[in-house]
Amino acid sequence: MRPVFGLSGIVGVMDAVAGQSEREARPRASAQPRVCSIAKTLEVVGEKWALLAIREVFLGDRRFDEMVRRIGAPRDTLAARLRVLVASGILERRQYSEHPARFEYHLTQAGRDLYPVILTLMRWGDTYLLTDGEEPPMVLEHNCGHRLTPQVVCAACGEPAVAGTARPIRRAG
Amino acid sequence: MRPVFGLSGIVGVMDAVAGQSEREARPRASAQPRVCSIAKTLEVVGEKWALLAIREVFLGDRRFDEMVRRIGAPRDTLAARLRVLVASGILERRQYSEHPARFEYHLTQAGRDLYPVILTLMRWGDTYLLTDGEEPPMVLEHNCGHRLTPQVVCAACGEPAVAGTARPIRRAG
DNA sequence: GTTACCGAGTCCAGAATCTGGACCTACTGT
DNA sequence: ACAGTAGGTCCAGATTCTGGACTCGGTAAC
Repeated sequence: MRPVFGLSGIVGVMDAVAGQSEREARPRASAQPRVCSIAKTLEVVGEKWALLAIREVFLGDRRFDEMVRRIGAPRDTLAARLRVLVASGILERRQYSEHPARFEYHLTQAGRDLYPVILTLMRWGDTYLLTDGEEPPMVLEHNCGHRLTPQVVCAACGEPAVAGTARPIRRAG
Repeated sequence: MRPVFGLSGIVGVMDAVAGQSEREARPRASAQPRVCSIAKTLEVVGEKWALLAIREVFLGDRRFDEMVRRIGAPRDTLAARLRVLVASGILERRQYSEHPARFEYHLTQAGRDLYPVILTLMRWGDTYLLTDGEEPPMVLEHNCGHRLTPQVVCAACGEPAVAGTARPIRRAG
């Protein structure tokens, strides 16, 4: 069990300042690894099989054996992932039977909020990973009655947030 | 170099049919691993550091050494990731100097289309991984002038596509 | 009541990956 | 001549993943 929110190796930003010159393997030039929410998120859900476990729960498969089958992950690995996801507050392990003890996994709000991540991954795969005229292996229907084509927009103006339409803001500090 | 689009282990769907009974380690009950674009996508960009490499290119760091520093990945691993990303058509390796030969990495259209994935991961991290009143480590400004809060909507109706607002469509076949 | 099966894991050894250095090859700058 | 930059490669040791086999508790079928 590694510390989930350990974020080891992600160090402070304010460096680049002092020009001290101790020798290191490679004398770091100007930057430390970025502190960034993408990296932090991937530390929690970026391990192999983690997002597929979450996908399964979204699809209603909440039980260990069924997940093993539908994901195709080694059971040992899946067990480890589920432990991390529960520890991170993404899944909740709920007992649905004693004698024998049986459990199922449910999404917490944090878990439910990973839906957009799942959707954007799916959309990209549908766009770039299908051969010739192959149909997407899974199609979702939105509440509005249309087939769901997930799109990322700016919540403020509603326009699509595609590459090139946004820039990092330089901040003081 | 593993075959990127190998998708090994992801087998056909039409099973569940025949009830043959050869003995296997665990006599498969009713399902094979799902064929799914999420899984396929993760096979390409789901390895450790891959999405961070893509993040770097989005942020304008296109060169190997700079990426190593800003990502914090072992150079060996990063080199391997970049090779895969180039082979998958997500990045393009472009020479910007001969004598000495120097290269930089650019996003292809497929790469640019991973922006939504990056944004949703970032948003989730900003929401769930900051301690107390900590400020997000990176803030983006959208073309519209507002701070970008990425939101996933249904392209058809414009309403947010959050958990519970969509269901898989059962398809013939 | 014995055999079969399910569910939810654990245990294990071998295979595959990751990791942090060190090292290499070409230059350029001083 | 020497340091530094750039873009890697090489390597051995540490970590992870992997596919089976196996467990434990219980139910269902013969």
